[in-house]
Amino acid sequence: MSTDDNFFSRVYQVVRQIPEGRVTSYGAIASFVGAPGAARMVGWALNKSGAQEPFIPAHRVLNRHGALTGKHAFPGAQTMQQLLESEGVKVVNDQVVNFQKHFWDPSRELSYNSF
DNA sequence: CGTCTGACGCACG
DNA sequence: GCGTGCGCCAGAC
Repeated sequence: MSTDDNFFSRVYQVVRQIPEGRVTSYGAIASFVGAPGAARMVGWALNKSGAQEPFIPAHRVLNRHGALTGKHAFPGAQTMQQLLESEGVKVVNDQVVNFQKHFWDPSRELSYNSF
């Protein structure tokens, strides 16, 4: 991978690789892109991802508890939940049910061959 | 340039 | 398992 890419660019690339019906965590992405502990930056980058093209499935990125911490960044209060449920991910009380079951670990399922 | 804030995560008690 | 404190990096003021 090229260190030429910005931290945000790497985050966007990883998030785009998240399969439909799967979810991951900010920390997992942060660690994968080479900034362990900088999970806040991931969330912050995703907040700005709304203007990015193509569309970035930011709703598939949750905190380590599987909670929809970023739902307030979407147009509607229930938009993020609806998007997830639309993909087969059940959400109750702003939290993904069977989070570990839907968890998608980039370092385990994503290869660097794409970069 | 100092300080606060933030879609987080971990250590500690 | 829960509350508190700190670190993380970038941007806003």
